[in-house]
Amino acid sequence: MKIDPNATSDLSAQIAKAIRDAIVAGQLIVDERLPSEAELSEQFNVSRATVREALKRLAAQSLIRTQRGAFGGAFVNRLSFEEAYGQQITTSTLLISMNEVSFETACEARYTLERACAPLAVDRRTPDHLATMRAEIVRQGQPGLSDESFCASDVAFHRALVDAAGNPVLSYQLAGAVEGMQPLMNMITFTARSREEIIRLHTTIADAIATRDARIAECSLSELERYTNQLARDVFAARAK
Amino acid sequence: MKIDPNATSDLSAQIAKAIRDAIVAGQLIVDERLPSEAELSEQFNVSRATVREALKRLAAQSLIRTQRGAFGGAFVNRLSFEEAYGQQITTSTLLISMNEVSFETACEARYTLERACAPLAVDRRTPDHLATMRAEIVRQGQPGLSDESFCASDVAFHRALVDAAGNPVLSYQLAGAVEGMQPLMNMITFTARSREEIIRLHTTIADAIATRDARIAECSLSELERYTNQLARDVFAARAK
DNA sequence: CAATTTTCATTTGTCAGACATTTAAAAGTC
DNA sequence: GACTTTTAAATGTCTGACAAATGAAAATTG
Repeated sequence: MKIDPNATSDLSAQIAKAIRDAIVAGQLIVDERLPSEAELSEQFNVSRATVREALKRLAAQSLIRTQRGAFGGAFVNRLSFEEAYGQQITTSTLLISMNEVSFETACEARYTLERACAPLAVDRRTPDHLATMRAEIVRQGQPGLSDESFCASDVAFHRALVDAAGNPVLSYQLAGAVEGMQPLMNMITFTARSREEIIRLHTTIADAIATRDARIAECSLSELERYTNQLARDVFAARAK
Repeated sequence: MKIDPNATSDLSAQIAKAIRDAIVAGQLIVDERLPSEAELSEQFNVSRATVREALKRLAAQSLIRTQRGAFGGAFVNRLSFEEAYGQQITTSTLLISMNEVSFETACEARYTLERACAPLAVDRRTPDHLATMRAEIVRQGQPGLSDESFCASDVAFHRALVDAAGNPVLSYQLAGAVEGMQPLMNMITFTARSREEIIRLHTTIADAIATRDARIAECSLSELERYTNQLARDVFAARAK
């Protein structure tokens, strides 16, 4: 593990890169202990503070975890799906909000990906997935539910749909698309009338997944996309006045 | 911006979280300058070293960038699609390699998502996208091409297909699915015979995108998925002997 | 001898202070 | 007015210190 003597960036960034590359290349394997901070600072010929900054960078990406005490240290972390979800969602959310991605573009990405899950979900859904979907539909019908809670339940419903596809890699990829849209969705005020329509479509989707009818599921998702877009257009038009 | 006095985690992690939350919530907007390290260390009542560790965590996620000199400091970074791609690919690659995701599962996720792009790509592809795809097909036919280069070209081909869908959010989500599989793909030895078949399918796909035939594009992608899986099974079977 | 407690070395977490380096504004010079 | 020099402010890095956690080894106790 060597750092580039010609590099222009910070030492801590270079050291982080060197270690990260070693992890990605498989030279450092899961649960392997890195040298102690003191040893690393000798190896790289920098101070302990600089090594620590590098390690914190890696910790921020969940590439390592640290433990205090004798026989503690920094260990290569097994990146769990859970941790990856979290990072994926944060990144997606910021990407969408900072780059002025239009509601339509984000919505298209989301529903395109969700439709892709439908055929798999129809094949593999378990009673658990169906139960979650039904439960969220019921929640969405509760009177007095705030717009935020309605949106959160919407996310949970779609999350169940995606998980029903039974492919964790797919679930991970979609976490960003679905949850990253939440700030945009939260801008919409859901009237009783529009909630009713969304619940109707959710029910159609859940029924289609239950009866293993991929075509209907995909069509309903498309309809939901159109309807969501319409709601957004209305909101933005009203706001522009 | 306050840190939780009851929290158990490191101070630097808590401070990073506080700032991250402020960014995600929109309290700190793009290009806004954070207080200097000295000011932050006063605000949070910690040493400058601790503040720096927190800032390095945020820098690792591309949430901030720092600049030296008077009127320098830490600024909220506009998370570009480029940066997000990179993180997404690193995370996906590690997620797949560390969690013993089967070739089949990763492959399924990848082709499911790619098929979803096909209808959009058919509508929106530009001559540029088609040209890139054709160029990569030509490259793949070059004799003497190493397996690694063949894989890289394969990724570039599929990347062009995804980009042809004309939705940057979709491109971002798929970057992980396509490129994260590369280590797995690199385990396959591509014989002249199998390259021929892959090139044939790539040509069919490119033709379908050119003639705006989504059905053929999707079917060819499915065929490519089956074929790739078959190749992988053969490799693993041969290795098991 | 077995169980418990204490000690101890190691390692990360945090702090304080110093100096180097970079940078752009401000002041000075021609 | 154009150029150079100075200067103040900020990050980057280093050093040395102490606190806190932690598990192994040693000491103690029943």
